[in-house]
Amino acid sequence: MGRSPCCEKLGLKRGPWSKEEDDLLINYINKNGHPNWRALPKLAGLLRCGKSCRLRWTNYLRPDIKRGSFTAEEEDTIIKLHKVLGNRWSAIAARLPGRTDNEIKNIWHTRLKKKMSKSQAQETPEIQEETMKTSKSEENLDIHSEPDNSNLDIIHLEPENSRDDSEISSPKINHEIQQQPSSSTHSSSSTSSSEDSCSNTITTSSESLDQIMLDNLLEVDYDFWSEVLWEPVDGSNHNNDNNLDLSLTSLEENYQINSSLDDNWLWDDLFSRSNELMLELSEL
DNA sequence: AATATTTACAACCGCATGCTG
DNA sequence: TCAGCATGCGGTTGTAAATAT
Repeated sequence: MGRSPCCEKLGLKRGPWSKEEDDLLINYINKNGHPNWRALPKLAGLLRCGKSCRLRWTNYLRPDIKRGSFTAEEEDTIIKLHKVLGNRWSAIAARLPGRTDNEIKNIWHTRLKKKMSKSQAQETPEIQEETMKTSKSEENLDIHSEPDNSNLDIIHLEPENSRDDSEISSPKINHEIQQQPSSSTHSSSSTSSSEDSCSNTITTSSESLDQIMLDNLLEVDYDFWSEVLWEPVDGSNHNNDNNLDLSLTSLEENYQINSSLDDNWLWDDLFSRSNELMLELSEL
C-alpha cells in the first residue's frame, strides 16, 4: 500500500551513521562531488540509500556547517524569521549561515516554540490579547503547517537559488546566497510554476482579501501560500509581484549592509513595510 | 541507585517540484 | 504533453543523554 520506497531497502543499512561510513562519504564527495545521489552509495562503497547519503551530507557532513549550540542572536533571528516565513525552514536556514533547515526545525520544536509561549505569557494583558488573536489564527493555519504570513508569502521571499543544488560538489553556502540578493529574489519571477498557478487564484477587486481568504480557507492547499493572490485590476502592465519582490530585495540588501551593526531595524522596517503593502493590497 | 520524564538531534518518510527525454 | 526520475522540503519518529522524582 502506498508509494514504493525511494530505493531498494533490502540489504541497505539504516539508522545512525558510523565514523567509517562518514569517512567513505566525505572522501567520495571530496573526490567526485555528488552528481547523482542514487548512484553515489554504490560508487562510494556504502550500504545506504542515496537519500540517506544526501541527508547525512547536507545536514551533518558538509564542511560549511556550523556545529555547536545556537547563540542567543541566532535563536532570536530564527524567532523573527519564523514570524515572517513560518515553517519554511529552508528559507530560514538560507538566512542563517552554517545552519541547516533540519537543525533549525529541531531547535524550533524543542526550544523556541516553548520560549515563545513563555514570553507571550509574560506580555502585558493588552499585548497578550492582541497576540492571542494572532496565535489563534496561526494555530488555525498551523493545521496546514503554515503561519499567518500569507501577506508576506505573496512576496516571493525565498531566494530561488537556495533551492538550486545543481552545484553539488560546491554546495551553495548561505553567505553566497546573501551576496546575490537581487538575483536571488528576482529569480523568483522565473519560477513559472507558482506564477502560472496564480491565474487560478486571481480574485475580483470587489472582494476583500479577508473574505477571499475566508472563502478559500477550506479548499486551500499548501500552494495557496506561495501563490500570488491577485493581479492589478486596472489592467496596467506593471508587475506588482515584481514591485513587492523589489521592496523585499531592497530590505534584504539593506539588511546585508547593516546586519553587522544592528539587525533590529530590519524587523521593524520589514514589519512596517509589510503592513504598508497589506494596506495597499486591501485598498486595491 | 533506580526509574520516569524531558530534551536534543539525527534520521526517515512521503509528497511536491523541476528537469529531461 | 506526459511519464519517469532525481532532488528538495517539511513533518514525524527513534533514541541517546540529561534531568527530575
